[in-house]
Amino acid sequence: MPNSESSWSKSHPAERRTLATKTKSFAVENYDLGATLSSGQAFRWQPLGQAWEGVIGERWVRLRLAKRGITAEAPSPTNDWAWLEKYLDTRFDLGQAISTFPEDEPMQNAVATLPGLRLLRQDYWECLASFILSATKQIVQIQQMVALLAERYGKPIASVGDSPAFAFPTIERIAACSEAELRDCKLGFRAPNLLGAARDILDGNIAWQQLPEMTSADARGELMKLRGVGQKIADCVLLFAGGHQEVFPVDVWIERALQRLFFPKRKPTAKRLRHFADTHFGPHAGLAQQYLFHYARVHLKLK
DNA sequence: TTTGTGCCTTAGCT
DNA sequence: AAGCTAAGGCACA
Repeated sequence: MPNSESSWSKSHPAERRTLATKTKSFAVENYDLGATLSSGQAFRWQPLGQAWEGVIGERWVRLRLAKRGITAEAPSPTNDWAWLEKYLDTRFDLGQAISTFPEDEPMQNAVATLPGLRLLRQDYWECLASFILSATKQIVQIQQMVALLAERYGKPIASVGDSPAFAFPTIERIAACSEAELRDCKLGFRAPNLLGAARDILDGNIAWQQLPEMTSADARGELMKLRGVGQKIADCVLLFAGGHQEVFPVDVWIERALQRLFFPKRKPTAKRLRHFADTHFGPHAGLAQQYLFHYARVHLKLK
């Protein structure tokens, strides 16, 4: 039940019977909030004590792990929490998904290492933009670029605490930027790629609006029309924004991890590895990829 | 057709 | 202090 900070909304008849609250609890088991929010899927989360603060769309929110789930705190009372439930995907049946993983040793070890790791369901544009920026950058550097973009070109939004919050800049706002302005946000050679993506989308050069209804293969093809977007970035968007569970992004780390874990003797070609990734991990291959990625970073001395 | 190489920027680490 | 490297992509050989 909602807590003591709740109040009745009287503004609209439709909301009259709904309790508007600043905090909300989601009942969910086996959700490693910290691992999920800091895993490199999303780049807008900051740990603050036991809590995590971030921005989803045009809403600031503070999250923390509770006894039987996750507690969220908003800047002002609201009765609409569907956006957060969708983003965290709290209704996702993690156990069922994990049960579809292959039973080989590397996969089972990876799951055992970080059992509550999950996939977020992000906004297409922010996800696409973030991964265009991710090229040869570490997570902290991506976070820095995203934060700069938001501060300078994002809409100010209400938050709790001393510092203001900013939404991720819209496609229109980024498209209106100059390349120099974007380079000034430390984007480097990624600046023209981000700018080009925004302008191509606005110009209708890809089927942007239809993306959510398209098959993985078709949506991937559309995204890869954008300069600076290859299969890896396209697959990240399909998985993290589109919810295409079977998509398995292959980057340099995963490539090394697959080689070490599954082909320790010989060195398969990139194409062979790609085929293995596409056929071995089943309907939730994207989730499997996340487990393997983190397992590899923690337990393998890669390089 | 497939695979390898240099280049694109920047910042933090060594 | 200069060199190296980083959840990539692309043109070109």
